[in-house]
Amino acid sequence: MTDKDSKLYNIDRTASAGYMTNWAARLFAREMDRRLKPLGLSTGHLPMFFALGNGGALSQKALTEFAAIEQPTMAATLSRMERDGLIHREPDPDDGRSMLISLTPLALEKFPAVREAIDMLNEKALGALGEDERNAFLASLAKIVAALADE
Amino acid sequence: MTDKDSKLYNIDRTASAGYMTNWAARLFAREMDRRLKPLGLSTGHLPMFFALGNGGALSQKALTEFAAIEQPTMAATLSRMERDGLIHREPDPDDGRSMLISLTPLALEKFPAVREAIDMLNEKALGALGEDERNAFLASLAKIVAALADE
DNA sequence: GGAATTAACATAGTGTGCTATATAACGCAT
DNA sequence: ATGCGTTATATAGCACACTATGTTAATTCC
Repeated sequence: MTDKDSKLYNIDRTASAGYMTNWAARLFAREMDRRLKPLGLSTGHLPMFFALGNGGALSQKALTEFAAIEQPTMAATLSRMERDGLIHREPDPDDGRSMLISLTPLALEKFPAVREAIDMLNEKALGALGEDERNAFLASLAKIVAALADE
Repeated sequence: MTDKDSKLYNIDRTASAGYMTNWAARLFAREMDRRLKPLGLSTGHLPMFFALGNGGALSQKALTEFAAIEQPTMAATLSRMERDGLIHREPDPDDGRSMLISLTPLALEKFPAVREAIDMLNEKALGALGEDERNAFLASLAKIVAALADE
């Protein structure tokens, strides 16, 4: 392989938004899982806390759209959460196909600790960013999500 | 639950850098996997293309540090890549514990298509961001990675 | 030089994501 | 009212991330 070819087969990964976003997300998830583990929780549970933390109930379908994951992923996560006593599933009286999901008291009482873990980790991650930079970062993420979510 | 409690148990996930980063990363990975699948590749292979695309060889240990994943994750990914004929493993003559890993010709010939997939997807994701905003986004990500990577 | 520690890699088990496909209830249209 | 397409959920199988632990080679320390 010549030098020219070698240069051709070279990419600076730090210039790839996708690579860097994945990297940051892995670090976020790794650290968040470590902080949630003592609570008996993990990162996959977070969308349910966001969506059902007010004590309400939603169908699996609605949760799937809210979390923006595929349906079988949601079904598996809910099965584990039910196994661990974190959610309650009951048949929707208006639709025989649908299940209504709500957080159990056990899960609801963990909510303040979950929020603290989220806030502490975000603070650790964003410590080197100023107020304006944080807002710009979140705004960019929102644009990226919007651009990739259309289908 | 009173209204006050309800408000207490509420978080705006779009204001959480960790949540939004995870969301964007899932969308990136989902779309990248769809584009890499016809090539017989997937997102987990990308660090090896970045690190070994010049035709060189590195130990599993060095690859693990480069990719910033845990050692068993790297071992499993390399096993799949070896199974699929994408990498070659040979014993390090200088260290009986170590294996030297390199991309096979089959993998190297896919390199241009990999780079195109990366570039196209980044362009799709960042389409709504201006030049300055893209640079700021990448700079913020680098700071976040640095803040979370220290251990 | 031999014992103990360290380092590199492998294996086991689990969680969370994906695709593909099956099952059962709903709803519309004839 | 029935038959058929659509919708909600479940299941199977895989990739890739993690932790915990085992194995073997190298290194360090008397």
